[in-house]
Amino acid sequence: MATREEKKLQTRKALMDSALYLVGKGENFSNVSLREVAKNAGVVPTAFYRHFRDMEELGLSLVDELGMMLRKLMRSARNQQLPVEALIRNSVELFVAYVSEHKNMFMFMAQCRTGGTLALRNAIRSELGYFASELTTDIRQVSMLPNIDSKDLETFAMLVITAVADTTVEILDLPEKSLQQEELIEQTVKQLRLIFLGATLWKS
Amino acid sequence: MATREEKKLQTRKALMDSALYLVGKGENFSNVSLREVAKNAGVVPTAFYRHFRDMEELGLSLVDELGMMLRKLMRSARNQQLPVEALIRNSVELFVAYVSEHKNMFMFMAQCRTGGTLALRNAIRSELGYFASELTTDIRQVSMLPNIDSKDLETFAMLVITAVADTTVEILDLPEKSLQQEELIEQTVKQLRLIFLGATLWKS
DNA sequence: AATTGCAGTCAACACTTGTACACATAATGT
DNA sequence: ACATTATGTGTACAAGTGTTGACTGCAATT
Repeated sequence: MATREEKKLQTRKALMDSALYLVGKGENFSNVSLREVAKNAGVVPTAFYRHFRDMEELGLSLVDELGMMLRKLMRSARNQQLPVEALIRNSVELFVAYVSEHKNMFMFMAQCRTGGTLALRNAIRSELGYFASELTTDIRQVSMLPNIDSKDLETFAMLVITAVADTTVEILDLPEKSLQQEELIEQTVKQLRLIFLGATLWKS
Repeated sequence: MATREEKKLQTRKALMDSALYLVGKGENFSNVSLREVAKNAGVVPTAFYRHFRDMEELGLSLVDELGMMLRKLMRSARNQQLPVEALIRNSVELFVAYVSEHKNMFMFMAQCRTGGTLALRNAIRSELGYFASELTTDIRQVSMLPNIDSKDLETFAMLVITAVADTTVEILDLPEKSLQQEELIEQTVKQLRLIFLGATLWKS
């Protein structure tokens, strides 16, 4: 942490982590104050401005980070040659594990997708849209569901994503590894199976 | 408005409407202050306490109102003897029209479902759950999808609801009757058709 | 080795926030 | 007709908010 640039990036990260921490603590991101964030990051309020114009800009940076995480998640889910059934369960469990490891970030995502500023909402939407289109090309490449054109496929991918994203908050609200959580996961798996069942018979 | 009780209910409603108005204006419900609400309702801040302990309690009352609206919506969608295809489109369009008529309320719902207090989130969840189970018994009564047991059917009903609820914010963000909005609606219809296609072939 | 530039500090400001308390006033119960 | 009671008013306060401007110290440039 000798060089200045490193040090700057370090406190920048501290600020972002601080915001996430507060969201994880139960606060709503749009309610989190600049001062709280600064204090929690061990920095004076005015130092905040050296890194972000305001909380929204910090939020947008968090969305970027979220995007990176999603792509990383996708990479680790890829290239698993499995039957559809197992693939769904596997993906969901992988997702759930990933969410548990990054609770704060996903709480942030869930909150801002519907509750943030317009700019924030749009940023997250486009990130999820990007995720959907990656999912689409992935399915294309495995030449699964060849009877669906790309546009429809993307629509369905979006359905999958919203179904999963929606459950996320609910999962986070339940005690980890609890029976209720398991049930919820089971339910989500079932929903995805339904979607794929429909997809195999869809003709564009 | 002679009697005292009426007058009280009146300003109570004014407070609730005021909160909804502010949400519709773009504010996040969890960011709306007691004072703002009071001022906008044409009442002094301390008068607020005569009706609600705090903003959360007001929020919970709004959820109750939401519940009533959903039930009303459901009633008007019921008893339409139509083929599945037409029924889906019909229901979605009815829902969209209903949302447009009550933008603020649905904005509130979407926000609090993921962004509110834990109590608020749970309240909305149970309201949507109730909606799902009504939808389930409706489908049962028409003896559609007889090969699905009630538990699975409710799971799928929940998928339908989250799919629609999710699109709601996005719809509200777009200019009314715009091309993009129409596209989004078309996309939602397609998603529901996929779900029903899957459901007709599902065996519990 | 001297100079510059920038991350972070400190103090201060004008506001908004939730809430407490004493008070007014008009509908209500007697 | 009178006393009561509950809705709404007014004032006040402590705490927290975003943002300002002048400052300090040290890494980077020269």
